[in-house]
Amino acid sequence: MSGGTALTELNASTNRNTTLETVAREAGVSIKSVSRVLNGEAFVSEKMRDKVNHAIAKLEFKPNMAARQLRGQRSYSLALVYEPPASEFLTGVLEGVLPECRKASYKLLLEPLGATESRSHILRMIQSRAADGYILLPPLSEDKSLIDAIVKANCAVVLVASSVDIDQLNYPVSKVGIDDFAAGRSLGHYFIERGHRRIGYIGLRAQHLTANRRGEGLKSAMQDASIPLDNLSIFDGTATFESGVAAAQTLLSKERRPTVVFAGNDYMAAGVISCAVAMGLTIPEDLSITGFDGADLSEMFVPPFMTVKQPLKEYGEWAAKRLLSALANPKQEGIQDTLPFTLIPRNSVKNLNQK
Amino acid sequence: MSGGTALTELNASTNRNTTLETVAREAGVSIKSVSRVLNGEAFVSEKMRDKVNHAIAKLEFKPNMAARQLRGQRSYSLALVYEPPASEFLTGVLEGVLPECRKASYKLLLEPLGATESRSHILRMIQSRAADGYILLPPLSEDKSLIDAIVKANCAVVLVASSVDIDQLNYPVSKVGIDDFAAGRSLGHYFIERGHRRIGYIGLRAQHLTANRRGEGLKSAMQDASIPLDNLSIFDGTATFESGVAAAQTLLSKERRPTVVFAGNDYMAAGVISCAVAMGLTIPEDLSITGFDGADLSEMFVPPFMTVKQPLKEYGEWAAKRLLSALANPKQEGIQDTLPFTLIPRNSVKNLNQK
DNA sequence: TTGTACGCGTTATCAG
DNA sequence: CTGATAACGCGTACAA
Repeated sequence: MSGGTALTELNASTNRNTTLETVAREAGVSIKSVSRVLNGEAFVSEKMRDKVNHAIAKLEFKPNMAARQLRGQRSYSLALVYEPPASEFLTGVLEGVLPECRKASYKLLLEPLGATESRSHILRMIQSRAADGYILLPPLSEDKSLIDAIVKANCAVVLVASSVDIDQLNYPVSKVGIDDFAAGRSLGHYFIERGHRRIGYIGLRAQHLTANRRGEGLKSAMQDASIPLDNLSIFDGTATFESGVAAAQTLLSKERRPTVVFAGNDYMAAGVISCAVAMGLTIPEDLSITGFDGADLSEMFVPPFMTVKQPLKEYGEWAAKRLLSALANPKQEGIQDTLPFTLIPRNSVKNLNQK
Repeated sequence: MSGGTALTELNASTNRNTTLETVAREAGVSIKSVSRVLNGEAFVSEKMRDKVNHAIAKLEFKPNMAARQLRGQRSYSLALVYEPPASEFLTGVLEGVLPECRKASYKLLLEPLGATESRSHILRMIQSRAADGYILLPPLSEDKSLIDAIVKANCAVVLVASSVDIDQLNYPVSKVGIDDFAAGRSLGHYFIERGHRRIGYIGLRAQHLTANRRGEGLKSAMQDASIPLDNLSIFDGTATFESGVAAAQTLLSKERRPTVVFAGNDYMAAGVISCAVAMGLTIPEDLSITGFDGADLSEMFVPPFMTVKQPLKEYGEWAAKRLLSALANPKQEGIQDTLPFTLIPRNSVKNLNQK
């Protein structure tokens, strides 16, 4: 007898195949009513809602996603497309995306897409509707052909840190980022206020247009201070430590080398520091340096270096929320949002005014 | 007429709802036969196989995963469980897991599980069969209660870098890692050969038992060289940069401070260096330092520091392959594999014998 | 406001 | 060796 009870409890707790029908029986209503309550549909009486919710809670019922997918022709998953190798940028965004997906019972698909890799795989995945919505990280968020393919497949997209003008696209594409021009300008003013006049700028690769905007902002700050643009040396990197080293090698061996270098991301800034130290320079006595993104690296480094923090987690959160809401109620217009960046001053930038 | 052709081609290329039935019709066979060929079942004639494969290729047919899941009661996905924040350890493993999943048409679910976070979510997910197999990263790979829950739900598990003795578990659990004892020993010998006699060791938290094995290996090397164990200072960190700083603060202010510090991972090593430099010490003149894991960080740092590379990508590959094969043919025994580690000597460890 | 019957694309059972 | 048919669990159309 007590054995029977135990067994019942066991069955209840191991919610093996608890289905709509189980719940319906428990609540003494029809399957469809349970479905209605579950999906928050209108035209359901309070009483019904209560009964059903009670049964759901009691049985610890969780809807079967596979059945939903099959029936609804949706995958209930988002895809995060990034260019490997995985960096702190990716993991930062993930911190925002994952909780939102979890809340909405959506899955997240990670889709690394190498710069030189064939795109046939991702195109097939898009066409096969493996995901309902896509988040594109830079530099992929600049890739019009990719965006095109996704939109053509009738899926939602959010561009992260992209310079693509979504108003010109007649598609419902959304995007989130910071004001790169302003960030570059702030940094420029920061340098200039501290007496710097010769500035080096190492951008990301050419496709990475948001980084170019930062360069424009920097120029604008220099113009404000009537500093001739000859004093600006521009290089292109590829977002890696190695490219930071390479750029620094040329940049720092110039006759009149810059007093401060603004690197397009924190990995490149680390590369510049490595190179500078190898050349016998001291940071910040002989050279000031700033990175970008706000990676933990910048804080752990010796010396810790100045950087501009992009709200990565917030990007992820915004993107996931946006996608989810667009999926929940389609035919929304594309929107864009500009989130605040944060200058993180550190001693890697010397104040030349103070002796 | 040409319009008709174009339309047909269009329909064929946009493999909208190409289903088993479409393929069956194209090949002039039954649905079930197509299914048989697809799943590589036995008792299918050559001719049939050819016909079907031809049709599949022509229509670019891809099976509908949702339907498979529903029918087969499997999720066709693996879960990667890790303790946030995401580190280079995670992304390294991902590089191995993702390609394997892609090859097998499996999805990967990322499951961050904070140390203090409630486990109800992950337990529910396990019970609801959201994944067919689980990969546990350290320190979660030591968590017997978690392993237990997964096994009880009849799912496959692979433990990465775990000290759990899978033979004592009477479960089909597999694991992969390096020989931590040997790694600690190699490092010990490396230090001793270069004249170091006072050694500091910063382990990971107590639960992280593989790290403890490294400490044992270190001791063993010291005993080989008849160095009294008093010369060893042991601290526990928590795998973070901050804990590296904290440990270093005590360790380096000792009267007879160590000549070399072995930190349990690269982030902690960075913390030790920061602290040492802040105290006015020079690396490696005043203090030698080694990390563990082989994170890119160790190479980018100034100065780059010695580390021991764990084959992270290979861990991921091994784990995914193992899981996939265990799922393909169940009731396999748990196995374990020890992969080679690599000492990466760098100038952060000084040779005290020279000069 | 609630319930019934059907179909989403597969795989499994069983008969041919 | 091959084919018809049922079921997996849910949402949609429609009737009540």
